[in-house]
Amino acid sequence: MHTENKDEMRDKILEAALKRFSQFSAAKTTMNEIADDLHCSKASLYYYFPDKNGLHNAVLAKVGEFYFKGIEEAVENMTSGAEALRNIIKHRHDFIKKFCRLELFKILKDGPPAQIAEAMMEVKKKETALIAKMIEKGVQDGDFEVEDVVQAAELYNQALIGLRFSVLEGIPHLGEPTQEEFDMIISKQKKLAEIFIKGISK
Amino acid sequence: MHTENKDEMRDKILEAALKRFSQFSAAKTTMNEIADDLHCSKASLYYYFPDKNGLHNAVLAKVGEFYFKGIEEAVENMTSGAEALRNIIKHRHDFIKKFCRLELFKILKDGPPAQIAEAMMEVKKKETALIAKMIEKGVQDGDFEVEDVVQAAELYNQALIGLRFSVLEGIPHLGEPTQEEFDMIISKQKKLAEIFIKGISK
DNA sequence: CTTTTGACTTTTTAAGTTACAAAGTCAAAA
DNA sequence: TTTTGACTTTGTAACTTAAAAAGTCAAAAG
Repeated sequence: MHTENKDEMRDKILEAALKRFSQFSAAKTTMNEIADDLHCSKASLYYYFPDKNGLHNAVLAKVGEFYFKGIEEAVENMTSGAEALRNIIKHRHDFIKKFCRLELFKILKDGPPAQIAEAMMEVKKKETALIAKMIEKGVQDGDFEVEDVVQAAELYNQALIGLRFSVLEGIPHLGEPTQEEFDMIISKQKKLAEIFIKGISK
Repeated sequence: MHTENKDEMRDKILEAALKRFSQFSAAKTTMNEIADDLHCSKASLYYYFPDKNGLHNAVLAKVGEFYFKGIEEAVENMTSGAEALRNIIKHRHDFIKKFCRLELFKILKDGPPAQIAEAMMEVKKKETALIAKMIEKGVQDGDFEVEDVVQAAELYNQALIGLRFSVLEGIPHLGEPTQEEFDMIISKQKKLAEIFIKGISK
């Protein structure tokens, strides 16, 4: 393997790791496999990343960035608060479908490795802040009436996310939800979003 | 151990099992312990129940009955749909706090043992039906405006339950939530309930 | 005839072991 | 500065096994 500079090699590794991780999960991917994909030695990977966890974190960070770019765009091109709130559902769903094997939520369930737990807190805050901007827009347009905008944003987010768990409750979910289950969740989320939007409307 | 009749003995066993199960969980309770509590032999337990699972199910059924009795009462004494919907939160919380060690939700996560899965479906339907009655009341009083009452009831239920998961997400929950976490959940559920109620109001 | 039981067998589970695979290191080479 | 093959260390999945708990039953008790 030969690249022009250090950063490029780092990106190549990140790319290869993302491919493996999102197809088979990080747990089922060995450092040797990633090295083989890149036609380089395993030791090289350790020259760019401190350990497997560090690589995993870097992949997660990259993907997270991609996620937020999408929402940020949506916030900028917002025509109305309600519309923006609706759009989140599809955007998030597309994201989850693409990267669900990255063990984003599995990591949380087991025991958040402190390092990631902190990052997750940041992510949540950031996401809530973006949703708050959408609600704020609605308030300024005179559409919405909300006491605490940030609180409402957090609640909107958690209510939608929560449906993912409660809708699947009782169904033995071996790994990822099926397409059918995904559709069920989205449908419910859309309905809840409409009621929520009406609930905070003037 | 001596009792007047068969049913009484069955009840004694159920009572003893509930005590153990709700203090230590069913998994950490042995049939011998229950027998010792009752000063009878383990074999006696098997005279009244086919196996440990059967006993566990019977305990769950008894507790479930208790749960529904409370909601049914609430439905009967309903002054308004909105009020009834609000009351569910407290009622359910009291119930969970009391019986959270009965592995009600743990059972679902692992793999529903078919037998219980079916019963759970029934329970959900029954609960949804009761909530639907509350919403129906609101519709008939001219307070609510809802397309599909049953669907709205299901959504209300799942949205509230879902908050229990999403609010705790990222927090390493070793066993049961703490009091603080419980309070957080209830607070969020109440806020969501208000928005939901406003969202289906005329 | 119904209910209870002690003594028994079978099944589950937790602890300990081991062997292999994967993680991680490093001195030397490119 | 970057890469690598050969190496050591660590983690994990597959067996083994001994204790504990589940579950059975023929006989006893009322």
